[in-house]
Amino acid sequence: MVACENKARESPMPLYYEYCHGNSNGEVHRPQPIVWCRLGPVPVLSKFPGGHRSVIGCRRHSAFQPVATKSLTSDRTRPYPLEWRYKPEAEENTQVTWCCSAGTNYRCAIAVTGVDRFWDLHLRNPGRTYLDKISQGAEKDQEHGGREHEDEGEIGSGDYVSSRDTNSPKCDFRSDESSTCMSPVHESMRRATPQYRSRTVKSSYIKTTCGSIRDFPTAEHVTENRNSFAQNSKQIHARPVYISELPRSQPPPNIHHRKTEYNRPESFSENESILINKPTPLLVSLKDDDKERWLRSSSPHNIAEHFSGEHVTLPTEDDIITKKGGNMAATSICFITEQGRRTSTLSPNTANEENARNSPMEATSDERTTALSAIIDVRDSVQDGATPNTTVDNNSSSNEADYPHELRRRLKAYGMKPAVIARDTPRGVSTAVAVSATESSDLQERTRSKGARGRQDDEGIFILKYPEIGDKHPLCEQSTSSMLRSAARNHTRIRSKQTFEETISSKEQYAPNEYSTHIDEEQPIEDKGESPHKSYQLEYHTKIGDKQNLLGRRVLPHASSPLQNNPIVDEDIFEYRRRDYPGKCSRTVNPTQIGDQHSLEDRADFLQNPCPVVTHIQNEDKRSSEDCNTYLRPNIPSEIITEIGDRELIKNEVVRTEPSSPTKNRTQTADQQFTQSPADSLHSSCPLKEPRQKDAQQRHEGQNISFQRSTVLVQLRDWTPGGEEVFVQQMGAASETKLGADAPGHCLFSAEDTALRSRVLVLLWVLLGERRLREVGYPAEPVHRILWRAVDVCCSVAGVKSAAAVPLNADHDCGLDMLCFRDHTHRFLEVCAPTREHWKQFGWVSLTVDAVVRKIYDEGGRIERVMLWRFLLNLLEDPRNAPCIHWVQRDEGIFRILNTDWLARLWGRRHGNPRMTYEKMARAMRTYYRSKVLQPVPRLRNLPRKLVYKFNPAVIQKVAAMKLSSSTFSGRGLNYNTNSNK
DNA sequence: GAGGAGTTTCCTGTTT
DNA sequence: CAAACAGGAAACTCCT
Repeated sequence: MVACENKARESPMPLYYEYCHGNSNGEVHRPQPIVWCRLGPVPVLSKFPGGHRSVIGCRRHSAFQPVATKSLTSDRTRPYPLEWRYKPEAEENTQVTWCCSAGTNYRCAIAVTGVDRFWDLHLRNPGRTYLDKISQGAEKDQEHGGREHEDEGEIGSGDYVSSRDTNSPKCDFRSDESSTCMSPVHESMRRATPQYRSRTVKSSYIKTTCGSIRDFPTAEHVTENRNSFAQNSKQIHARPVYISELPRSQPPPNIHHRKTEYNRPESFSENESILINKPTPLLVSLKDDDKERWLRSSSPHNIAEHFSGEHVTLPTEDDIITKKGGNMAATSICFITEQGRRTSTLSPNTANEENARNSPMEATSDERTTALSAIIDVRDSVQDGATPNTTVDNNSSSNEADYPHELRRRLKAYGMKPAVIARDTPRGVSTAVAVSATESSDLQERTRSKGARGRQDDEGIFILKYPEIGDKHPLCEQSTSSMLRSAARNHTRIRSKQTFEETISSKEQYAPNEYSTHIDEEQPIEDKGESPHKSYQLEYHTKIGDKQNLLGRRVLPHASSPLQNNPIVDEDIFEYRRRDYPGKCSRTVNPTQIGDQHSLEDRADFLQNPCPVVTHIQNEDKRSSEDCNTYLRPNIPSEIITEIGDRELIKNEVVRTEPSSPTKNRTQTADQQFTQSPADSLHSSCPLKEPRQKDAQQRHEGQNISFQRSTVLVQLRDWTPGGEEVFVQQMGAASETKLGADAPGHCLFSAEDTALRSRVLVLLWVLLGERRLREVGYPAEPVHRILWRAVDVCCSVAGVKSAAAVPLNADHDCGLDMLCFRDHTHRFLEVCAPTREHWKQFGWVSLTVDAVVRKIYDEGGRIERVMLWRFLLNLLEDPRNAPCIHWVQRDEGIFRILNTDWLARLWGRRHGNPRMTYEKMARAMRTYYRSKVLQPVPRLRNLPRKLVYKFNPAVIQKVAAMKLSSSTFSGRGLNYNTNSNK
């Protein structure tokens, strides 16, 4: 042991490592002493003030696994460790000793041998020492003006509380000589690895047990009540137990994700259950207050997150439950699954103080309405009209006869009547169905008072109550029944100016077998000879394909396309928006609105599938691609496809024959053989996941060799229909206009930016075609403008919201903002959905959109890395980002984040990291507390506690001063700590 | 290549 | 109940 300790002092990690994995000779020197481990948290008896609630917890790497997390408030006599079970991987001969004693509070220790992960068990036992230190700390606090406990001798994070001098009855772990209640091995490891010490000792137990340190009983209180404590004390000495003697149970599957073990209920019957196997949007309609929350948090509203692939019983109204926890109240739907009763919460993050105070708990009417809508959605989305115990009601009243079959059934089941809501937006009429009981009654009241059947509110929303057959909605001259159908199918979706029938008929010309115009007929889905699940799947895929189809046709002109005569750049759209919606332009494409969720889902799906091809429209795409090739490149031989295929073959061959050669060399070898293909030469280098050093080297080479403006122009010329003559003519026109601003001589853009813009222009040219490109402004407009218009129009046509980093509006201009430019490129590739052939032609097979954009930009120009706090400041300074992040009190540096997903995505794109999440970004932000770049937010009225941060005003002032002096300020090394103020 | 700064990733635990 | 928050630890990236 001494040798081990000496070795440990020489190098911090080997002992720890060898203990786990053995040394380099494969020898494992594992001492096998009785190791006193810490197990925690420790329950505290409820006789302490406040009736403290304790939770048994254990790190999941430990050998032990709690049966359940439970409160011990009312269970004062049970030595809780007896309820612990052991993970299957724990060795059979593991010896366990329980030793529990109760004094002023329970103490528990556990001795384990043969379990190598024992350090994950820890016991925080405050005992007397803690109480003493509390009082000492209080005295010191008074001396130091209430400073936080940070140093040794005070209780604080990272501190360790000894139980040696506790005055409790016999406690076996006192026999350990170590003042820290550790075995010698533990102690040596603790000294050897500082991390180990800090990992082992945490004060979290104290907070867990008592709610807060403040609530912990004072020493005076303990002294006063010592007698009563002593009466309730008892000592428990358990004999050593072997794991093989203890009850073992198979842990539930996915233990990491399910905190609770579920038992299959006896009453559960698969015959009466439904299989949830796809995303299920829970909410039919959202109130304004809920929208933001919903968009910030998609998972709680997605039942598939919880129950994917499981059989669950259909919930009913009785399954809406409200739970109270602490000062929180949450309304949930209880599902009976194969594994037991499980709940899906609908009102996350809602501190319903009123409910929390009042007992018994009941959901508010709004929550109940939301839950009802969610249940309806679940039933509806699983399968239309084919749920168990569902009978088709053929005797419906006449004014309901035209409603979709399932919609009518579920509305009737819950005693609701629908209201058709239409909203006139610049992009067309948005329709939705409201089935909210509250909304209906409220609406009924209003309409009755006005003596009308509908109303138009201040925001232009027109709600038509209880529509009947043949009604025409006043806003769009569309039949209400048709709108009901479309809204019921899509829940809440934006429709274009086309009527629903027109949309369907236009789609049918491309995929006649995949769309049905007869959903309003009173035919159960089963009559079509398809299983309910299959029919849903078809519909579901059709929705995705819908977007792909629409976009594909729009951007890829097709001879028989009805959209051929409908230019994708509809100036009317812009004019209409500017004229009728001044100041509201951004709202129509605000990513925080409903509908963006769908595009986000699509995007996620898109990103997960490197080659964005939807199988069932593959043939259509191929045909269009061929047409596009003919249209775009009449002079380019068709062998290009073969070349690429050969190139891929050769690449693969090289990989097979030269497994040891560096990837870079392989790539270059293959690429160098086929540089004649414009698409290939354009994007031939830079494998996706090379080390950054290699990337940097390639970038360096690329700047010298490949991406001179002349080279790109030659490529563009080669791709220009009509050949060089037409190209020269076009570029001449362009150089006389704003495109000329890209030329190096004008010094507006750097050479790298210029090359990048040209590269993106080529991309646009190939994917849109010349005619479309002209319609979006080529050659008169600068590239960033063309790109923006292309994105905007594609979003508009598809009826999706823009998820671009910068909100699109009529006045938007990327200008010199290369990040904005990059983001639009990203969005363009997402929305315009190039075909598989395009993907092949560019050599992007197996690349995601993120990778493609990175590829384009890394080769063309680099974006300066920026630090997170600077990035946030930049966003804050631009009022266009207000829907995402904005100042609350600029002078104080207080700002608020509104859309975490969006912000994280922005940050991720800024650093080229598509895996960025808000959680990670927030972690990086929290590191700024240490350097005092961010400060704790003062608790103010009307200021939310979450998603509100505060910059150090000194940072803002420094940045402002730097701007005034026009000097550069990278921000590196910034530290506003009082100890190291730079 | 070493080392520092900053960030990312993963984790456990607490608060809202 | 889940999102947000807090922070330890270590890996990673970029830069000097």
